[in-house]
Amino acid sequence: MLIGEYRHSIDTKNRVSLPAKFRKEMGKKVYITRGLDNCLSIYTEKSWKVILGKLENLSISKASERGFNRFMLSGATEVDVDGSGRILVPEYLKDFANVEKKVVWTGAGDRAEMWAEEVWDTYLTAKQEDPEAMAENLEGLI
Amino acid sequence: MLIGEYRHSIDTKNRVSLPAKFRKEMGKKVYITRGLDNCLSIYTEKSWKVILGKLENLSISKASERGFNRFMLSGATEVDVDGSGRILVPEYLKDFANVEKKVVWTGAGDRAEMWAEEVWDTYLTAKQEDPEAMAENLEGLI
DNA sequence: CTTTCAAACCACTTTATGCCACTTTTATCC
DNA sequence: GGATAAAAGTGGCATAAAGTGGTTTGAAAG
Repeated sequence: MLIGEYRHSIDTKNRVSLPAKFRKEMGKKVYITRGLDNCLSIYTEKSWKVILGKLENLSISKASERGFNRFMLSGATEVDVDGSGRILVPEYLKDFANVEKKVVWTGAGDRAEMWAEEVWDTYLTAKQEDPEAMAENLEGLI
Repeated sequence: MLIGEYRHSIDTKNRVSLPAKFRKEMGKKVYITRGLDNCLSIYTEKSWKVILGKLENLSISKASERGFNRFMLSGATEVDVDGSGRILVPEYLKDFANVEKKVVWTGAGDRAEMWAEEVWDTYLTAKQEDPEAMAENLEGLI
C-alpha cells in the first residue's frame, strides 16, 4: 500500500528518486503514464496489469472511453529503477505535468502519483479550503 | 479505548512521545493522517484497516471523491514507534496541524488525535463557552 | 566514424534512525 | 508523609541510509 507525501528533485538528466518507502513495493520496474488533474501516475508491474485489464473492457465505439484509453496508453512507458532507486522521466511526461525541478510524490494506494510541487500545493489547498466536501466524505468514514 | 488528554513536546527532529497510556493499545506501528479542524489523527493498525476498507468504495471518476481519497492517502504515513515510545511526525503533517513545539494528545476512542497546543486550547475554549452551538456544528462535521 | 543519449557507477552531502544518558514525574513502600 | 525506586519524557550523539550530483562507459542512431 503506497501512502504518504514526499518531496524530491529532478536532476538535469530527468532522474528522480523514488521515496525510500515506496521502493520495496515498486520493485525494479514501474509504469509511468498521464494521470488525472495534471499529475503523473506510477504503477507497479502488478497494478499496471490490473489497469490494462480494465482498459480492455472499455468500449472502442464510445468516444469518451476511446479517448481515455488513448490518454492512458499513449502516455505510458515502462521504466527501470536504477541502482540508486531513481527513475528516468520522459521529457513529454515532464511537460505534461509541468514539472521543472521540485516534485511531490504521493501515495495513492495501488499506485503513486508525481506532481509538480506548485501544482500539488495548489490542488491540496483547494481541497482543504472546501471543508464541506471533505466533511461529507468523512461522515461515512469516521 | 483511547481516552484522556496529554501534553508533550516535539523535539528538533520531529519526534514526539506517545502518551504512556496509549502505548499498549497502539503497539509498534501506527498510521497518522490529516484530521478535521487541523488536528492529526493517529490510528492503530487495526483501526486503519477499517478506514482503508471504507476508502475503497469511493469512485475514482468523481472529482470530489478522488480528491478525498488523495487527501486521506497522501496525508497518511505508516510510522514505527521507537524504543523510547516515540514517533516521527513528517514535516508536511506538522505544517498541516500548525505544530511548533507543544502538542496535545487526545484520546478519541479507536484513534488518537494530536493538536498544536494553541489550536487545541482555542478549540476547547470555544467549545466550553458555547457547548450547544458547538455540538450542533460538530454533528454536521463528524 | 562520429555524435548523442541513457544506463551504470561512483562520490559527496544531507537526513533519518537507533541508541544512550540525563531529568522529571509518578508510583511504592516503609 | 517522606524516602526510594521505577517509569516516562526529552535531548544529544553516532551510525546508517537516503538523496543528489557528476563522470564514465556502452549502445544506438545518424
